[in-house]
Amino acid sequence: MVTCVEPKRPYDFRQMLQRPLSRPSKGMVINREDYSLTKAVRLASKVLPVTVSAVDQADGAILRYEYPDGLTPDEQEALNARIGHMFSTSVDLGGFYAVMLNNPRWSGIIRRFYGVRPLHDDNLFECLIKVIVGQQMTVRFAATLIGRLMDLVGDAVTWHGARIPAFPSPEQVAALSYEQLTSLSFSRRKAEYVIDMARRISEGRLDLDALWAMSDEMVIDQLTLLRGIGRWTAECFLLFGMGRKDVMPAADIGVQNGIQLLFNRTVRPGEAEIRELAQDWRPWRSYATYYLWQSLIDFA
DNA sequence: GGCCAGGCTAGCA
DNA sequence: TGCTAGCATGGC
Repeated sequence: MVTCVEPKRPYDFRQMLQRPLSRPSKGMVINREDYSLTKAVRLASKVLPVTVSAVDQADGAILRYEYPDGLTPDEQEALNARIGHMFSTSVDLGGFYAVMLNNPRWSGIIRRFYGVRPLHDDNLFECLIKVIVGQQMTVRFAATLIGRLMDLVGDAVTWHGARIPAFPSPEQVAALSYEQLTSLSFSRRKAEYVIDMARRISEGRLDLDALWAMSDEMVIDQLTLLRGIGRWTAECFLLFGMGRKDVMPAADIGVQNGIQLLFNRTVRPGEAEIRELAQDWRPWRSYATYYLWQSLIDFA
């Protein structure tokens, strides 16, 4: 089956793929020939391969996604919503650009990444685990660890003759032992964070979907009560998982490097100063963050 | 070999 | 409340 949607303009799918291209990961297959992205999406209990690409039309890009036949109407609707969320199709960037172009420092970066939107994770569990694994690690090594986790557990689907691995479910991760992860070069502590979190979720002691109804600050308050989640992790979860628009992980080393570069500073700015600066970027701080990260790809 | 990486916890004043 | 050592590993 094929479905096409027309994202809000401007929409630059090709540039949006630059981040995943610069840090290849096991769960996301990108074809450099036609700039398509294939991923196994968890839909309720199903694992569904989906290939997404952009068709360039004279009046703007059309997002096209292909998936297996036989979905129920409910599943179809859920998939449409999921794709819209993952690829930020309905966000109106006009507000963001209006705010940022008040600051001449941003005009170059905005022009350069015009039409770029965040790519969000398929589901909240996947996002949370990825962010935890990514704490205090190079992005590349974090992707290696996630890949090893997916080799160890997780379903895979066959799609057009290729094997597409899926990120494991909470139950699958919950069934692991700490030793299984430390043998993959997870630190002992991180193995505990990841498995304990999965157990908390699979046993019903943590309901990630309940977070959808909460404000950003409430989500941060709730999640940082849990061992292994600090403010940075909660903020990245809001940004990459929930798609919240006004989050600034000011303690992030990448954000700090990006601002140092953009503002031409000799010293890397600290968290407090960045939170102060970012007041001007409300209510689009997530997008400012994302563009800062995007600007660092060349230096990776 | 040293330093850094899209930090967090526990322990201490 | 605020500060810091220790964690653990790969990559440059």
